[in-house]
Amino acid sequence: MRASGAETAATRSGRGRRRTLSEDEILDAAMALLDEGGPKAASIRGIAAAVGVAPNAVYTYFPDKAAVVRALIERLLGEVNHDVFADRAQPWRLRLEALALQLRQRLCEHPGAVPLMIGGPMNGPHALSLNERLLELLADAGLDPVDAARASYLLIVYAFGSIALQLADVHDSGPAPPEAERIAARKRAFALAPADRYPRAAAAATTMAEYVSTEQYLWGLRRLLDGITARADSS
Amino acid sequence: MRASGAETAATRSGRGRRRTLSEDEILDAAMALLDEGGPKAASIRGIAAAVGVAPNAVYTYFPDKAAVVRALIERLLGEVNHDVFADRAQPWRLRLEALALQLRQRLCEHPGAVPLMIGGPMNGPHALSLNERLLELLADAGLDPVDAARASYLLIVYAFGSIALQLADVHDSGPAPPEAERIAARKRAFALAPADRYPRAAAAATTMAEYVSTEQYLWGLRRLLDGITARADSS
DNA sequence: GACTTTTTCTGTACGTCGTACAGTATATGT
DNA sequence: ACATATACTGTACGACGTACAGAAAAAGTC
Repeated sequence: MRASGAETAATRSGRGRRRTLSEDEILDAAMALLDEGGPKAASIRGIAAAVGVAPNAVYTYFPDKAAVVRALIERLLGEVNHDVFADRAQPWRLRLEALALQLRQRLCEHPGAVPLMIGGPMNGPHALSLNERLLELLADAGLDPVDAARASYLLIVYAFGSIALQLADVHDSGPAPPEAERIAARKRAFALAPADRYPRAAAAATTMAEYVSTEQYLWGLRRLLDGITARADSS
Repeated sequence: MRASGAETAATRSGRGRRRTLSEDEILDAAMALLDEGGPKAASIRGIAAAVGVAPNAVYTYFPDKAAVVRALIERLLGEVNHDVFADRAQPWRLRLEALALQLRQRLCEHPGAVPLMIGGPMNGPHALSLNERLLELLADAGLDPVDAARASYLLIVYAFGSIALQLADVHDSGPAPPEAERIAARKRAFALAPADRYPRAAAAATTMAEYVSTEQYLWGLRRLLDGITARADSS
């Protein structure tokens, strides 16, 4: 079902006991736990219990927990569809937006993955490939990719994850904080303004996707691109 | 030395044994551990050892670890100087930049605090006060603060922390990863491009402040504000 | 078939974490 | 002197990541 096989391809010499699992089964379980219980729930012991093996059996598939996390993020990044923004015939602004939306999509689907991404560098092939694409894209746009443009773009794409995370309230929670309290926390989290002053902010933020909506996200990105374009035109 | 007294003002009825510490001493130790060893080093047991008490003695001052973390972040945010950007006589762009630079400054000084901020909602008085200021500021700028402008601004301020964190490599490291490896990790982290293609990116990134420099940071912010301004003028 | 070899699993254990509980030390009130 | 209230220490529990030793299951060799 999945293409990637984590980071080690495995020798598979044919001799020895058969594995009862696959890397992807472990990652599936890890992602499920991550989605419903946050990073704290995605423990080695929890994953092992979910797939029905002893905790240390996981170490047959991954050398340590960090490797599981890396593979998880890699697989997530591997799911982004390159077709849209890789087409160099398209205008660069559209392609940048497409890439940003793809990334946003992944973060929305798995907000619990955000702290994992932030918690360590992403060196996997998919991460690097996406970065290559971004550099190409910025070069096509006539911008110096190593300078500020790339940083700003990443800034805005990335930060959405941070904010989204706060709103989703998945950081460290136990099994399932009562929904009412989660909503209250969400309201406090970034809504910050007294409800009577800015009622729309405090009111209906039920999902992170709603709070920083696709429209808001794209709006900010477009204003940034506006500024970049204007600067590029005038110079 | 410090103004704030964490979150509980303490009853101090006069009766009973005298405390050997203050909340601020604990937070000082926590911050020191955080700065040099990352979030992993800022453990309750580590903090207690640093201030010379038994681990559970900390619970006299803070109800649990989350409270320590919250207080730590609050104190950090309390250090931002409001004078610059609170002056409503100044043009709003300058004020926005001043605020952004203040926040960037805190994140630069304590990169280890970034995952803590991301790991949970920030509800403290200082956090809320800063948000109030931002809302005022955006209102002064004639923007609807609950809409996209605020989100975008926060996005860019916030995300710097995420990127910076990766470059600083403070996430989870043990006592002190050898400097050579830290630099190598930093190069891989976000530099991402083959060194021969974009040599400047892969080369001299020694500190996070250098990698996303103040200039780059401000550049991105200004392009965003350019875009916002242009949109506001034309509508 | 029996036997060796290779790989994957389980059992157990160590050190770490946050923190609950029970006691002890030290201060103020009476 | 004594009760009382507060701050500490000792100890312990459960959960974590994971190292080590063995048992279980497959394949290759005779």
